Amino acid sequence: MATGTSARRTQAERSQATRAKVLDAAVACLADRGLAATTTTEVARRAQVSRGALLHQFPTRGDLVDAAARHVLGSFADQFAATMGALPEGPERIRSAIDLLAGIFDGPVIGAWYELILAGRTDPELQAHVGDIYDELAVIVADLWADLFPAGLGDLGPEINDAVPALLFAVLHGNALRAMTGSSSAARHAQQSLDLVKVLAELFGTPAT
Amino acid sequence: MATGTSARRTQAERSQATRAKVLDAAVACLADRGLAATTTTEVARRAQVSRGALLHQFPTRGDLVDAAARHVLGSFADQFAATMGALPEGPERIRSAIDLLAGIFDGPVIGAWYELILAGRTDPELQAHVGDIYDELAVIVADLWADLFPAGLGDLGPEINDAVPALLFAVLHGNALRAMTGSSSAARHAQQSLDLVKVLAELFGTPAT
DNA sequence: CAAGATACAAGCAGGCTTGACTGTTTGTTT
DNA sequence: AAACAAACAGTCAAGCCTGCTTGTATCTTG
Repeated sequence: MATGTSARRTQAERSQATRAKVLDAAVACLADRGLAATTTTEVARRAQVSRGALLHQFPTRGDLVDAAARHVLGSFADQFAATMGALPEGPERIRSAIDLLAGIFDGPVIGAWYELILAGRTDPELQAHVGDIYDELAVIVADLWADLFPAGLGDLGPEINDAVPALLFAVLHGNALRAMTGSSSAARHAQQSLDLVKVLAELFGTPAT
Repeated sequence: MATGTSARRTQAERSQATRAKVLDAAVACLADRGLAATTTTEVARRAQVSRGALLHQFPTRGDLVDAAARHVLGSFADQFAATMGALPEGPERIRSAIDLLAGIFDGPVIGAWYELILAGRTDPELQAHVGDIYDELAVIVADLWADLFPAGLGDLGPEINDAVPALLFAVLHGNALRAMTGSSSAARHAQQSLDLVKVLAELFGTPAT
């Protein structure tokens, strides 16, 4: 029999299963209802777990939020790794990479991430936690980038090579944020910004492949 | 006598005065405590206005938030207009403009703005309201930009000329967002991104002055 | 298999916020 | 100045959320 569902499960398995369900539900709730509406009751309902069980695994709401933040990191890291693995070689590589990243920044998890960043603004502990996670993510992305473009983008020195991904991510964040307003001109401006980054990336050289 | 303070004030003046006090307090509260903590009680306390008075001017909390959003627009427009009026001529003009804009995006009001954008994500009415205001702001900025660089940035056609401010704003948003995490590498990456935009702006031509 | 620990379920008290309601002061109109 | 309208002040009930506490089922260990 499968050990996962009905038969005897070890305590660790039980804990892990409910924690996973709760964290998925928490991130989903964060994403489409916001932090304020992410109550322990609501998360428990979504996770199909009693509120008691949730509160057993995450004694306070703050603990749940912290854990959700880390869960988001994992989600992003997975998406980055999965997406960036399937890039074409050749001169289109950079443009494809940018498009794929832009796709991730259009995904549902980004909303949860912004909720956490904003909340951290007024909560020092959460801010430290989120800041650490952000830095971890930055390292993961930097490694991935170095892996994708080992030769660098051109001969303009390490400053520019480091600056291009920094610029790219800033633009992606900016676009994602504006997209949330549902502004009519958001999509157009986002496309403009992204195209310009692509031009820039190619301008500063194409990897040797 | 001054008509503003103690002597007989007209009804319109009284209303206007308390509305102003309340809106300033609301934006300030939004900026440094977040939307969730922006309660009618707290805003009234900060504005030194009774909660009854606040609720008289803004019957529901939603009305207050909507009005605060518009107040933020005014604040930004004022800052933009004031700041951009004092730019040097010559080739340093673009760099100065970018630095000044970056300064605005480091200001306190930006937090309030992001709170509203995020909240709009889960509240269609607020989202529409915020989206409209965002578009109004975009128009204001575009006009200002056209005023600053009437000749355009170069000969690369209107697409690029429009894309540069779009890119700039996306980057500024991205940097502001990351700065909120208190991440140690945020400032460095922000500087890199901004420098790259400056290079780009100059690369695509310097205005004729 | 018995005892203890862990995971889970359900109910309860306290605190906070919102919006409504009642009464008072200040301004306007005739 | 008298009646009316608007601005303001303070109190109240209803609803929600959090965290605690008590009780039950499942697993682990000796």
